Amino acid sequence: MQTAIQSQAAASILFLPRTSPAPAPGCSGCHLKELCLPCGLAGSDVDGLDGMMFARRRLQEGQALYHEGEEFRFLFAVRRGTFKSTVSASDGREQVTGFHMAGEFMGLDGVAAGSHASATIALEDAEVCAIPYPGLMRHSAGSTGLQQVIARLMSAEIVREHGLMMLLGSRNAEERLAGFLLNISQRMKARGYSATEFHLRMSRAEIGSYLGMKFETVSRTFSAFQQQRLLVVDRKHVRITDPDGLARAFEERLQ
Amino acid sequence: MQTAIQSQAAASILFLPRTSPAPAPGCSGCHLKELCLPCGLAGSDVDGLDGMMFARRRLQEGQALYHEGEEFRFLFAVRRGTFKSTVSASDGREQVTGFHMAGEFMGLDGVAAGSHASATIALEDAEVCAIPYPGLMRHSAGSTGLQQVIARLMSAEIVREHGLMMLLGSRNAEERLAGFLLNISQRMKARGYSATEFHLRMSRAEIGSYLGMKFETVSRTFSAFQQQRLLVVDRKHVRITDPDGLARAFEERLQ
DNA sequence: CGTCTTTTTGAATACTGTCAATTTAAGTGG
DNA sequence: CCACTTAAATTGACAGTATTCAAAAAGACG
Repeated sequence: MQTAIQSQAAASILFLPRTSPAPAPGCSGCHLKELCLPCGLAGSDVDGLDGMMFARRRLQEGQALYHEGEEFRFLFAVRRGTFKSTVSASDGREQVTGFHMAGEFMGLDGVAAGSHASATIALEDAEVCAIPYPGLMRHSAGSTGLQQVIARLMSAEIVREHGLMMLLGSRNAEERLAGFLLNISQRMKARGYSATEFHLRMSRAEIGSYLGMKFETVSRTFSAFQQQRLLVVDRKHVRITDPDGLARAFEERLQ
Repeated sequence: MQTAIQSQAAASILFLPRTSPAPAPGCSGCHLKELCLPCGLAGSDVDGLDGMMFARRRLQEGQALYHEGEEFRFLFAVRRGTFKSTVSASDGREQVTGFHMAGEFMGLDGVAAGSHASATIALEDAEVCAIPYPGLMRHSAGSTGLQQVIARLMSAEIVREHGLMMLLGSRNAEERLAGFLLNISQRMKARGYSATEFHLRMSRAEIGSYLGMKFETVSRTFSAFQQQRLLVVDRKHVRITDPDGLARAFEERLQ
């Protein structure tokens, strides 16, 4: 992974020379439209989105889409690749708050204060749609459909974080990792990939940061699952051999 | 506390006989307008809100404002009292995801799926404004100002949850409780109360659930803070005697 | 092929959880 | 008003899980 540790005031990728000079076709032709912003939108609203012609940006592994504290101008949708978002405390401790896959949105936390509350980094070579927020607001003023979709996106992010809080606050190491793997599995499936066999794009340390445990504990828990014949793991490659067992590991304490 | 354990399908308080037959004056005359929805809104937009005449509802201690899974129709703003929100796993484990004070919003997680992803319960006798969501959406269609305020409210909730995830994922018991107390202190201050002396409305168990620790650990940590001369605690009454020390306890690991 | 990073595994420690007993406060009803 | 009951909070002793520190193994990469 290349060093993405630059000054927080460093220019965002958006203001670097374009790496993708190709014209950005609209949403209506996008292969992700079932997962992304247009999902649930009437045809006429999608046509409106097409008029915005979102710019696309390519990122290399380790490159930041935006930094914490950077001015908020765009929402981003993942077209290709995987991202992580992190927040950091004033003492330097950093925590991963989410992983993002194709069709998912990034940057929603910037709306509140007009600057990003988190940083977002590509975990592999990736491509995003950059959606200018003021323009999106202008469009949504004339479209209750679009307005609803945006509200639902933000609300869904709140619900997602509820789930993570539950994971962090009341589950042990095995339950956390099981929950994480089931979540990844389900998202892979929704994108047309295998639900039982996939490559993790994040390191043990990143999984640990996300789940509130040390990377050694993540590694040990993977080994434990393998011994329980729930999965076969080889570094970043995971094959779930007993999905039901993994689901049971997620809700372990039946009492 | 009276029993609020009713069927999840039980009617919401909103559909019970009104306990507050008084007409609901608009936002422009509300003493909470500096903290609540109208905050940052132009005068003309506030006039528009006034036209909606939000219904007010009173709740007793332990009473639910809405249950998990209940149909989402209203956003709620706290007028008086304190609330907790909880989510529950399928195995019955429950976790507090937030406490809500005057001027704060509740129910934003219902927008995503059209049903509430959490339950919200009054921790003391309380009063709320009930804001019909479809009506609010209609209004915001004609007001970019209102639209922005709603988007910012949701985004702020996302940012708030980031902070809690950091607390749950990478801090020990003392740091968690210190962070919680500093947060309460700051919110009390913003509402014109003392920042150093206040009554907690929630039990040790509810604090523990929120912070991902057992109530015994919460109690022990309160005692430890008292021994460190950071505060004086008598059941629910807290007086912070060393705010700087408490802030240092929050960011303990300097490294 | 050698270096560097990531991952795995082991052993000891520390922190929080669990179980239990006690104290304190708050109601309840005589 | 006081004994009684119930709930919440505190405190102690012990157990268990995850962390810390350390070493080795396995890939990745030039």
